[in-house]
Amino acid sequence: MVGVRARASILHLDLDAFFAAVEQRDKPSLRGRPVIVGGIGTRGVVSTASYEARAFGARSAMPTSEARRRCPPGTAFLHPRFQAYRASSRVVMDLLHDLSPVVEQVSVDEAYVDLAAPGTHDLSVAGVRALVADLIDRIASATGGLTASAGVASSKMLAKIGSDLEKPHGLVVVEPGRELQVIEPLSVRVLGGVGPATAERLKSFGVITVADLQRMTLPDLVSIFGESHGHGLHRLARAQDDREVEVERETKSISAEETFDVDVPDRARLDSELAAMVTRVGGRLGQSASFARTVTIKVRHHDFTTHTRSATLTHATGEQAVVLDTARRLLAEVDVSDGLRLLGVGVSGFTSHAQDQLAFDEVDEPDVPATPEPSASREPAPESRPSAPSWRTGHDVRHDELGAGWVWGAGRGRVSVRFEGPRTGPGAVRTFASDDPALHPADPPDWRERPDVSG
DNA sequence: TCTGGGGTCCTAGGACCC
DNA sequence: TCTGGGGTCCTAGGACCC
Repeated sequence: MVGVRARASILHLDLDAFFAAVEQRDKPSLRGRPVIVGGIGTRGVVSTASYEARAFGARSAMPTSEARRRCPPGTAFLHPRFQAYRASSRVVMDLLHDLSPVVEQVSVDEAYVDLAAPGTHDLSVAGVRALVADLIDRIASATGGLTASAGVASSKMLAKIGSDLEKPHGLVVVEPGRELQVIEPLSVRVLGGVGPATAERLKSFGVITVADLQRMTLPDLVSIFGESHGHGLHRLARAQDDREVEVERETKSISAEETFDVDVPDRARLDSELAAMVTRVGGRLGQSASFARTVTIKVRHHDFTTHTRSATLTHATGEQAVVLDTARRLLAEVDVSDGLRLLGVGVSGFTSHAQDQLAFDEVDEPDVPATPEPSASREPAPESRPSAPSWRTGHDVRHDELGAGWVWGAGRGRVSVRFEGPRTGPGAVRTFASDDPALHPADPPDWRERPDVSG
């Protein structure tokens, strides 16, 4: 079969009802009872329902109010304790790394493992079954009794489907060559990328199962679902999946959002919520040591209509002040008179090093024409950009008599520092210069202030 | 008291460039 | 002057996943 391994060497592991299981483990009185973990406010949704709660119809992503109606008195409704979940997750991921260096963690409770990578495992069906059965036992004893389900197959797709087949505490090894037999009778919903909307569209063509989907031609699928999704469906229906287990995945965006208990029309309140979210996003951006060019806000109205507004900066920034200013400008364009149900902010378009030079120019050299030549209005190619030391803008570099200072812009042996202190007032920019372009601005003795260009 | 929060990927149209 | 493509960037929205 095209693009599929000859042996069942990809493991997909999934922890059963993970959040609820951790709660039941840590609080014996919850064992055997229905447990719902998720948002417990008026507008909350269920993150995880224990199997006891599922018996009453509670499900992930269901509004908590609906779960309250379905579940009997005595059901526990709990806020998530992410720290506890992360701790158990680490224990499990460590056990996976004992099997292979190639582990792709998909989420806190789910991972793929390439069992072929070490070259030492017995990859016969009986061999992997014994290996993974032992793994599941070790997970239970290392985590105080958490159960996991696993699928092992010749592809990620079949491994994931396999891990779902006998949940909870199930282990399915899909024998190579039997992939199609496994998937053909199943609903198209088991295929990755087939959600409610796609399933509904397919149903209108009489397609319910994977076998039905196989009967649709590639041109038809492409004309209905577009180039990418159409080809994807055609492949997945035939169990063609050659995706590798990827160890490291690059972060593409960082965001925070909040649904309010009641819709908020008050601009002052929205502004303070926005600032708080920018602080969270900016903090994580700082930890990632990268810089973002695009700022996006998200709003949701009382009727659940949702809109995003984004702006791409000419230069990547790591500064919360810049992100906040941009987000405020975008929010100012939104009509909030009916109140917002949700407000969010995110950053994307990351670059790994600062494009500080041009930001520096804006702050440090106000005599630069405000409207440059048309030819200069486009972003210069990266090669033509003046080299700049990769000092982190927003980086905390100075605490002196001026107050606390953060790098605002830097380049060509100079660094501008934005201060906020008793002597400077908020937002004042001072520029320091050095003959040594590599010198770090946190070494004050070698920097001389240049009052001529101070802002 | 229907509908969280954090992500990824894709599409489509318009601007702009060659 | 009219008529074109292709490619890339930006923006907005939608589907999907856990």
